[in-house]
Amino acid sequence: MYQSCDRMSVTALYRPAHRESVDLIRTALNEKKLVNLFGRCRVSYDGRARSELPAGNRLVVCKPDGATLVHTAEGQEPVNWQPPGATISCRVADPELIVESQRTSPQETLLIAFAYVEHITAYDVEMSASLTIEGTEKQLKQTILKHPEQLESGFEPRATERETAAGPVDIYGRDASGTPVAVELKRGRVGPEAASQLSRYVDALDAEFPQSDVRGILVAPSVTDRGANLLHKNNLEYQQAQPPTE
Amino acid sequence: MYQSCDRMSVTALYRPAHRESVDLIRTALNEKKLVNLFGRCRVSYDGRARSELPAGNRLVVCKPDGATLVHTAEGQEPVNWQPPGATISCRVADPELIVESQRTSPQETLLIAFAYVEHITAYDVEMSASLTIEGTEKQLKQTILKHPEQLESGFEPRATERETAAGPVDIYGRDASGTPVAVELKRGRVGPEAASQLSRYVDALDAEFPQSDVRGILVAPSVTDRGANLLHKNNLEYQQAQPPTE
DNA sequence: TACTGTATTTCGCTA
DNA sequence: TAGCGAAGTACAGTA
Repeated sequence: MYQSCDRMSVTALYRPAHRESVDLIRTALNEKKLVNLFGRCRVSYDGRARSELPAGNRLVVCKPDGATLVHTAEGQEPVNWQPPGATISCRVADPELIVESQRTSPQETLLIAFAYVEHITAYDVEMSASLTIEGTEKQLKQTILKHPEQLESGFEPRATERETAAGPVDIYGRDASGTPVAVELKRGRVGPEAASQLSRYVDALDAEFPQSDVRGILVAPSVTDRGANLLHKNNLEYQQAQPPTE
Repeated sequence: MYQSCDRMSVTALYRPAHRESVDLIRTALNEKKLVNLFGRCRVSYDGRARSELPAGNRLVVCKPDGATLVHTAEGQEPVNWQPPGATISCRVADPELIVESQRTSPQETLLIAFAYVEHITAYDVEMSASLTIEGTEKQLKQTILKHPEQLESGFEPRATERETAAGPVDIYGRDASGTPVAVELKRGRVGPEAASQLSRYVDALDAEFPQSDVRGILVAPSVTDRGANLLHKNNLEYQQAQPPTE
């Protein structure tokens, strides 16, 4: 009582027997295909946390890199999941079809139990993304390194990701008077967290340079009130700038 | 040159004409169904950032709440997406099928252009999740509120999410000697960020209580070296604890 | 709507 | 592998 189709890069089964689903899942993942399961399932997760999802119709996506996603009709995020690198196995445990995903470090298990599968498909999708993206913090950094005077006349970058006791500073340099400067970049509007982050770096550099007063400059398109207050309290500066999005 | 199937809650078309895809997408989303498109597409995104994804075979999921996901064979995260609340529209722009998603605040557009669709399906999936989860920060909070002596003998919680000039403190209370205490909870291992966060709250409370030295306690399963150093430097304390996962 | 903090965050990079 | 920070983070709660 099912129907099968096999095209170029599509395999589909309607209301497959569990045994058929098992075969298709194993074969497809082995061939680096993406598997799509739609049917009634319950989901148990145990690992960093623990969760239970009662039975219901959902879409389950299994990727050849080990990632698994359980999607409902709502939300961008899966209701349950397993990241890439996990090991996906499946078996029939009458009357259920079990799709289980395990990973280590951290030890996590995702168990999906289907009462029935309405539809299962295997697709031959692209592996690599080759996505180009603009408007990132990285691009903001490039811009400032290329035109440091845009930040401040006389500013001279000395290093990027400059290590300190508190972590790496986005851009480290000296101002016109030779004073050390830590520059923290953000691609979007910033709040208290970014101010604290810059403050940590400046404190660490202050310990490195006991004779000078290290400056800290936060570069972002905009700041919240609390973020601005925190900057002010810590004697940090703000410069308005944003990544190029041309 | 296509094949159609219609079961309980599954509609599927193989190599549909663009016009058929448009009809199915509109009908299915209107009926609160989830739409699955597999085929060769390119993707353009413009909004908070901007991105271009060249043509390739991918899985596109459109949800009735407006969410859209573009998945490759790798990664848990979609290569492109649009969050719930967006408006999904589709049309034929010969020779392509365009699926476009717009949202406001922020203004963002996702444009998916299919050269061809290999397979399109519509599934009737569950709307609500009804997921129960254990091991969250919220549960760690409940535990400590129920057994405050577990944190420290004589500790008396006074409020949760207690507002300060720097933001809400997870648990605010007084120790055995009546000194104000800010407690910051984390469900997992913590680093510098959590220490800074607690420090901000303690500073704000210090300003509120000029006559007392406010204490700050970070509660988490474990701390990194830098996190511990930062706590020490700011005279903050650490208590080992984790959310119950029974 | 904007702000703040959480998340089974994921992801990428580096030591 | 662990630590640290970025992300078009998404998501929830609140003012």
